[in-house]
Formats: sequence, C-alpha cells, structure tokens
Amino acid sequence: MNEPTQKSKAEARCEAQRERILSAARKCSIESGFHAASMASIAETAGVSAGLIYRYFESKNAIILAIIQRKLDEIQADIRELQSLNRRSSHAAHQVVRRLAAQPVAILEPGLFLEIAALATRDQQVAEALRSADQRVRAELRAWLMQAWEKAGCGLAEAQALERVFVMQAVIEGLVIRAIKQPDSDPDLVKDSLRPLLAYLLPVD
Amino acid sequence: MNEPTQKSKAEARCEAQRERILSAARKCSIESGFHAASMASIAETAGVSAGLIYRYFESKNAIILAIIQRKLDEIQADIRELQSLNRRSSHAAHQVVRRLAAQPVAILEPGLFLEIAALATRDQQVAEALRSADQRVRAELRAWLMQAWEKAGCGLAEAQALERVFVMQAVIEGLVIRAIKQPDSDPDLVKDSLRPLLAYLLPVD
Amino acid sequence: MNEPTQKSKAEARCEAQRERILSAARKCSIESGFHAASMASIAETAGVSAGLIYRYFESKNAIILAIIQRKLDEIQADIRELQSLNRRSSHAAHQVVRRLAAQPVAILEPGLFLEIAALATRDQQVAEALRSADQRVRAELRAWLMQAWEKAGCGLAEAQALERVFVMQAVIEGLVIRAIKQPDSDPDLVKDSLRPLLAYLLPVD
Amino acid sequence: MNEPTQKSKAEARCEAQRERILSAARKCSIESGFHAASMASIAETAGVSAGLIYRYFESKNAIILAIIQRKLDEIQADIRELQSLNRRSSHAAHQVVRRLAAQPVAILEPGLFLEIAALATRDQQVAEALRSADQRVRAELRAWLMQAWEKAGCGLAEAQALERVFVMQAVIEGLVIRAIKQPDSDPDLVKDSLRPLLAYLLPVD
DNA sequence: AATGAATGAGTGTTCATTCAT
DNA sequence: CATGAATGAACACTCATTCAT
Repeated sequence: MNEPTQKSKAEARCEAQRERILSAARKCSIESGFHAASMASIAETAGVSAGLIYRYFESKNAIILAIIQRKLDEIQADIRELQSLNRRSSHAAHQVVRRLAAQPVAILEPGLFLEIAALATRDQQVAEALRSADQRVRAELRAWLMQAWEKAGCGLAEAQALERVFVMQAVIEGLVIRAIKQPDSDPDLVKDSLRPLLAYLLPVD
Repeated sequence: MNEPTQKSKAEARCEAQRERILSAARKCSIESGFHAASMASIAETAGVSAGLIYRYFESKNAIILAIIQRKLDEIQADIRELQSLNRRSSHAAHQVVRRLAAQPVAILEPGLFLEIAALATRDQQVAEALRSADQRVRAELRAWLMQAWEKAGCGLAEAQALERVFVMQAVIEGLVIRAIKQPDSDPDLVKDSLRPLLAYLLPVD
Repeated sequence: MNEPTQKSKAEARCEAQRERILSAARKCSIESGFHAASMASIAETAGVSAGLIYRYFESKNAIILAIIQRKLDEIQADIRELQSLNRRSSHAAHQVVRRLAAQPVAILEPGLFLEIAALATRDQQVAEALRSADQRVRAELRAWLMQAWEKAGCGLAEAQALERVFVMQAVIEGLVIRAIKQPDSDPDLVKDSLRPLLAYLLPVD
Repeated sequence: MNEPTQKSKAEARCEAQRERILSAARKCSIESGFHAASMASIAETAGVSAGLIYRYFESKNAIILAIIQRKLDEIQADIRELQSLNRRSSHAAHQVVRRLAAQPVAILEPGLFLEIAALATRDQQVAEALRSADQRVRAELRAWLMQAWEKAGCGLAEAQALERVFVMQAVIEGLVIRAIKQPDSDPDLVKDSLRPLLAYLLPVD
C-alpha cells in the first residue's frame, strides 16, 4: 500500500531534480547565453555536482533543447489562457493584448527568445521545434480571434483572421526587439502607437 | 614627396586587410554564430594567418563589436537611401517599404540580427551601440515619414510620426522573426496582411 | 541449532552474489577489456546495483585481480584434468593436446589472456600471480609428460621434460596469437604444422 | 634557391615534432598501457603542451593506431633485414633466429605487442591492420625460409614452408609470453629447448 | 543487505591568444 | 608585415567510489 507512495516519492524527487537543473540551466542561459552557460555554472546554480547533471540529461545540447521546448510550451500555455479569459469576458481581448504589449520583455524573456530564434537559423532541429510550435500557436490565435469578433457581432473570414494573426504575432515579436533597442520609451508612446493597430486587430470594447 | 603616397598606400592596404578580415568574420558569424565562428575559420576564410588577425583587431570580441557596428551602420545607410529615394519620387515610400517587407530576411540577415539583439541583452557595450544607432535611425525615419506625408498634402505632427515609426520598426523587426517561424508562408498572405498597416503608416500613392 | 544453517545459508548466498558479480565482470571484461568494463555495466550484467559490488569487492582493481586469479586457477584445473585423463588412457595425451591445439582460442579466451599478460608487464602484483601459477602449471605438466613417456616405455630425464614443457607452453600460447593474426587459417594447416612438433613432444600412440 | 631548403626545414621540424609525440606516446603506452597513457602524460613526456598534440594527431585513438602501425612496420622491417642477412651468409638463419629467440622481449616489446593483440580482439580496425601486416610478414618469411633451404641443397615445397612458418611464428610469439611468465628461466634452457625445433625449421649449418 | 543518487577528480579535446621566426 | 607553431585555460563529459535511505 505504501509502495506506490514510496515509488512516487522517488519519482517526484527525480522529477524535482530534473526541474532544478533545467531551471538553473535556464537561468544561466538567460544571463550568459546558451554557449557561455557552462555545465559547471549550471551545476553550481542548481546546487548539484557537474556529474549529476548527466543523470538527468544526455548532454548539454539536450538541456538546451529542453529549455527551448519548455519555452515553447509556456508560450502555447499563455495563448490557451487567453482563450479561457476570452470565454469569461468579452472585453478580455483588449486587456490581455495590452498587458502583453506593455510587458513583452517580461513575458517573452527576450534574451532567451532571441537566442532561440537565432539558433533556429542554424540548427534544423531547433527550427523544426520552433515552427511546429508556432503552427499550433497560430491555429489557436486564429480560433481565439474569430471567436472574439464573432462575439462582437462582426464575423471574420478565416483568411482575414489569418492575416490579422500574422500581423499580431509580428508586432508582438517586434515589440520584444523594440524593448531592447528602445528600453526607455514612454509607455504612453507604446500604448498610443499600438491603439490603431489594436483597433484593426481586435473588436472594439 | 613619395612618402605620403607610400604611407597612404600602406594605409590603404592596411584598411583593405582589416576589411577582408572583418568580412570573413561576418561571413563565418552568419554561418555559425558568433561563438562557433573560430578565429581559425575566420583566418582561413580571409586567407590570412590566425596570428595576423591580431594586428588588426585587439581580440575576437573586438571583431564581434566591429561586425555589430558595421551592421548598424549599414542599416542607417539603408535608411538614408530611403530618404534620397523619397526626394526623387513621391511613390517611393510604398515601394521601398514593400520591398523591405517582402524580404526582411535577406536584408536584415536574421541570424546576425537576432544574435546581436540577444547579445545586447547581456552586454552593456553592445546594448549602448544598438540603442544609439537605433536612436539615429528613428530620427531619420521620423523625418522621412513626416516628409512623405507632407508631400502627400497631409501633414503629420511629430508625436504622430513617432508613433508610426515605432509601429513601423516593430513590424519590420517582427517580420524577421516571422520569416524564421513561418518560412513557407504565402507571399500574398504577407502582402495582404501588411496592406492595412501600410495604409495607416504611409500616405496612399 | 538452526543458527549454523542460517549462517551457512547466508554465507552461501554471499558466495553466490560474489560469484554473480565476478562472472559478470569477467563477461564484461572479455567483451570490452578491463578498462572499458565499467562498474555500471558490470552491475547491470550481474543484475545488482553498482553500490552493492563494493560489499563484495574492495575496488574495481580487486575485481580485476579476482578475474585473473580465477583464470589462472581454471588453467591449473585444466592441467590437473589432463593428468587424470592420462591415468585412464595411454593415448590421452595426443587427444588432449590436439584438442587444445585445435581450439586454443575458445579455451584460453584470448582477449582476457592477452590483456592479463600485458598487465603483468606493468603490474607487479599481477606478474607475481601469473608467475607463481605458471610455476605450478609447469611442475604439473612436467610430471604429466614424464608419466606419459614412462608409460610409452621411453623414460625422460627431468631436464629433457622441462625443455619439452617449455616448448609446449610457448607453442600453445603462441597459437593464441596466431588465432588472432591468422583467424582464417586452414585447420589442416594447423594440424599438419603441429604434427612434427607433437611427435617430438609426446610419445607416439 | 633557399626557399625549398626553408620549406623542407619547416617540414622536417614538423615531422620531428610528430615523431617526438609519437615516441612519447609509445613510451607512455609501454609503461602504462594505451588507456592509462593520458594525453597529459604524453604531452609532458614529449615536452610539449597537451593542445599541441592535436596539431599532429586527430585524436588519441589516431595516436594509438599510429603506434600500432609503426610497430607493425618495424616488425616487417626486421623480417626484411633477415632476408638481406640471408643473402650475405648461409649461416645467418640460425644466428638470427637464435638472437630473436634469446631476446624476444626486447625485440617485440611485450607490453605493447600483447596489448595490440588484445585490442585486435575487440577493435575491427586494429584487427585488420594486424592481419594484413601479418600476411605480408608470412609471405616474406616463407620466401626467406625457402631460400635458406634451397641454399642448403634441400628444397622445400611451398606447403611445407608454410607449415614451418606457422610454427616459427607461433613459437616466437609464444616466447614473448614465456618471457613474461618465466622471466628468470635459464638462457641455456631456452637455447636447449629450441634446438630441436630449430633443427626442424631451419637447415643445419 | 541493497539501492541508486550524488560526488569530484580526471579524461580527451578545443580555441583564443602569443611569439619566435 | 606575416606566419603558424605553441600555449594553457577552459570545456563537456565519464566513472569509480561513497553514503543516506
């Protein structure tokens, strides 16, 4: 009777360790980039020995891929959350997007985000992961957008929805880079700049 | 009498060498990323010895900074060219922007561009360079935009112009990432998606 | 009353475990060599945990020494068997030697055999073990050989016997290396080659 | 005019360095075995830095293969020398073989020799190298033996020669192992033991 | 008695950088 | 000016060994 408990305890601990390491690796990668994040620094950050990492990950590259996959999963989860918000409130869309637009840096973790994108330029495996995740995100954004306009009494053809999703993603991703290049820009400027865009992308509230 | 000539000859040669090396370093960096571009591969690509590079650059980091600076200078030069185009034709704006929108990848060299942006996240020096260059680009884009609307008989307040420049830059930069995540997207989708945006940003032609 | 039984049961189990581990270590060593046979692979092969091995052996080196000692003991046992065969049949000598000559590989496990010999070159402890075992083997072979010739009605002086034992051992050991360097050699070639040698070493039958 | 000289100087130096490293690696391998001979110890023995080794050898494995190949080449060279000796003196055969038999250890470097043979058991590439080298050696030994008997006025059929070469090689190789197991054996014992064998293998002198 | 998570010293290898030539 | 041999401090990774459970 206590066997499964014991077993799951061990499993839980194992999972927790993996989590600790992955989290440390992520932190180091954000701070120093994938390459400069040495196994030694990851181990130190995670509070484990360097050798132990290899019980939980095949190689450093496997860790990087796991970080990337996790990041992609998180983005998808965020999008899913958007949808559920949408179901509860008809005004949610603008709120959420504004929040997103206001702090794209915090949400997308620009250093990581950009390095992943740069990596996708040279690593086929990363590119595939990025594209298939983005494909799923696009599908969900489209569904969400069509639902939002539907609710607003102004249906949207699928083609139209796809166009707006395209612009929406480009703008959000572009804001990440803007936040880096123009970090001291007036929040009002951002808000005002995006207003006409939002008016086009989302139903008025 | 021939001393200055010799000197300038020597200087020209020196400059040419620096150029060769920088160009090789850039090529290697685009192909493999800053880190994986080894001094040996750069030397080989430039057709010089590894040791010689250190006569022209203090360190590998100095080369990376030079690559970044050059990239930033090129972007600024591109914008300047926009302005001169604008002076010659009132329809230039749309043409140029469309061209830009259609091939942001080729123009901005995404791997390099994104790696620079990621680097700016962690390296203060890179960040400064990026920001000051962007500031100049913004000023020029604003001037160009105000001029374009002026010509179209529809003046634009500076604040308005700044907002549109903000959006314009965000979108263009966002398109770089889109090109990576959605490389097989229909060119028509891109064009159609951007049309309403352009209508807002630029005067009709 | 049941204490000794339990104790001996426990001892038997202990011995069995030691045996399992040693056997696994031997298998791994034959397959991959002493060095490449990792404790982890030995543990897996033995079906025990890595840590348990250290209850039965002080260190990996101790295991290697145990493997070597066991191999030496086996060789000695084989020789002893020769003698008992000899007692039963006057023709045994040729039979046995021929069998040995025909399949020295299978009998001596060349990978292990050669690695042990190589190790003896560098490890004093292994060298001692090898030499003292060989000394015993030589003594037994000599006794066996003298007995065989005696039976054949043609007595052999001890000095003569020692010379023939020397040649006999050298040839048998040399055949191990031949089997590696010339693995596809015709069995008839081997048999024919060795015939004159056997005629000299052993009494005709 | 001095260009080729300079060039060949550089090449000579390069070759000398390779030689230094290979020689150091060989020494370390003899002392500690292929595996335990670390790149660091090889570098120290060669009097160079660890990194430099990789300018001359692809990897440690490449060094090991080079050591093996060199050893095989040396053996073949020794055999060739036998032939030339044979041409000069009809009594050479016995002399040479006796010398070989008397000091097989020094000639064959048993630690190396045995480890190579053991390696051939597990490494296909090493096995191939060993076998093809042995094939060449066999051919030369056979030619040499037939020539020796021919000179002695007692021709030898090829099949017969092959048999004797087989025995000769087995015995010589066996003596390497004997030298390890029986290092303190009386030289007279060895000589006396081998006399009948030599009488069979080589023409009397 | 038995586990296997954890350690840490050691491995082969790479690479920016220097310097004798 | 130019070379490329040489360095040495990293790096990712392995594995015998220990120890809390």
